[in-house]
Amino acid sequence: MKDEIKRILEKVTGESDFLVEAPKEKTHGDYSSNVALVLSKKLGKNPVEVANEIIAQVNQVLIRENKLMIEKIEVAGPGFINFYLSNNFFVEQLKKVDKNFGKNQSLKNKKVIVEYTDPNILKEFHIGHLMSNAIGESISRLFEFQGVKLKRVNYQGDVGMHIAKAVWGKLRNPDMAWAQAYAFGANKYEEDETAKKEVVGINKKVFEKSDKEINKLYDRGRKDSLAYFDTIYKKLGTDFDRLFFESEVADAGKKIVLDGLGKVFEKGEKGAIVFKGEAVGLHTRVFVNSEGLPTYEAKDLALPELKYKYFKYDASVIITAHEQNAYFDVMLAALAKIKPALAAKTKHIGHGMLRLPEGKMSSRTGKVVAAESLIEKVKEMVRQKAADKALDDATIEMIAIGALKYSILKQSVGSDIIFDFEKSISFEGDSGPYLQYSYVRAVSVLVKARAEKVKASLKNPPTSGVGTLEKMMSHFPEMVEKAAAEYEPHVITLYLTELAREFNNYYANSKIVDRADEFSPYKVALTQAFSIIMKNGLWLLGIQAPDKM
RNA sequence: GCCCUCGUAGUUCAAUGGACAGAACAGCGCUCUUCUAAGGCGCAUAUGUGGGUUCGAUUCCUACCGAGGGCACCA
Repeated sequence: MKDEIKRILEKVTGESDFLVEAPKEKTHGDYSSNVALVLSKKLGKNPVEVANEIIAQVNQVLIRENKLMIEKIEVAGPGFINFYLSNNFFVEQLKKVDKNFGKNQSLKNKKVIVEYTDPNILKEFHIGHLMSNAIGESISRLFEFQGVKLKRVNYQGDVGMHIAKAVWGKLRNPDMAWAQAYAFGANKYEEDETAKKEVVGINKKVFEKSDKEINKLYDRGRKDSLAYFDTIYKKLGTDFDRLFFESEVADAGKKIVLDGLGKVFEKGEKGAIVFKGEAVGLHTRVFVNSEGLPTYEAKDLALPELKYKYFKYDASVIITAHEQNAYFDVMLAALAKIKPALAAKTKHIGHGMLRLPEGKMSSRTGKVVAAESLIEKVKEMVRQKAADKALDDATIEMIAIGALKYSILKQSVGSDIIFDFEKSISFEGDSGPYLQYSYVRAVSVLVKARAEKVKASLKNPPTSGVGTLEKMMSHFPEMVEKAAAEYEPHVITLYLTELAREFNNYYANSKIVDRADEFSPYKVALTQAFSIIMKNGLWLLGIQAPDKM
């Protein structure tokens, strides 16, 4: 309906740069447009006058096109045009609510590849990875709701200096866990010149696979790391289609840089090969270091082609923390000179950083919160809270993961989260469990309706007309579009929270299942529609909907 | 030093240049012999500072103050 109104207004005014939206304030109609304000500026006329002229023309179109769903159009405030829809429109919308409600075909059959999470083997999988995963998974699902063919991929560091530091640490402390060995090696690398040289040597050996003992140690560590990551992905509900590794693109990356030497790249200090980004307002970065090894930069140049070989994508989305924004600008500027077509299809999304109250996390200093231990801690809290409810472990985990994901997805993607356990993980108010609880309530009402043999039906809506709940539910598809267009899952989070609030209010103030009430079938149908929308919405956030809690 | 983000209630977060700046937590007061009170209802509190552009600025420009990130061989 929103698009319909916009179309008519465009037709009438010849203008397209204006908005139609559902106003926050209920007294401002069901949809509102600022078209008269935009137009009056151009014409130098009074906005209210312009609005009235537009309305007169819109009315003619409506009569001609037989659009009777619009009941009333008004000018309000400085010149907004407010549209009021008929009750019948909302009831018709409710009839469309099924498990596909909210989906559209705007990107039908487009191929999109989304890279996210990106942990490095032999290092801690920490809550920063949890954040990347939650955001990446939700953005992927938003794409899927638009009809996209999508591949989820994960690009993981399995060669490079961090591996050398971890291996060096492990050689000296065989009993240490890898994450600790890494921290140990990373610190010694900073403090101790000899250690630094040895680490550099190991880096070369890992890269060239020239040392048997190191190969064996490395292979086992790699296998263990990946198996461990898999258990976490399973908990989080992500199923990657393909894992990419730095070792797959190291040689190709180096070759690209060497081939581009003198054209795209040049020699820098100590024989390193660099890309001078200053020409395009960026900075210089090293692509092949003075040891002749490709850096992350070089590897990232080869990755797009490997991805493309795997899946002929129309768009490639890469999701990382925003501390890499400037890095990606430079890398993509270099890529644009080498593979312009692929560079044009690539989009980097920098999400906020998860910081601890005491400062930035660092796996080098060991000042990190491991994802696994956080999940366990939250599960324990859920267990305590639900001590009297006898929930199974799967449900407890659903609630815990829901609480975690909600806390990440409730704010805009780009903003940092200062992760304070007590404050960040909530079960009340704005929270994952709040949404899940509302869903569970609806489900239990539906169970009761079945038991009492009250069948859902929209045939007999209450004579008082439709309420806010119906109106809000009709907006779900628009919210999906908005969230997807902006790459912002929090649009969904906010919407679902408001919807849940409205449903809970409705639930508290009316008896839904009541054989003596002639409107009970309608109320049950409303509850059913709510449960479906909530479930679909939670799916978009990557949060599961339990049947009881 | 240079570049990029960002400063909204006590706290954590919302708000394409628009109609009274929305929630939640914490606080105070109500509310379970209706289908799960992890709920519902009510009260109170906010745009860092100074200029500018505009009919209209939390949003755009500018200066200042403050926070975070990045800036050559890490990823």
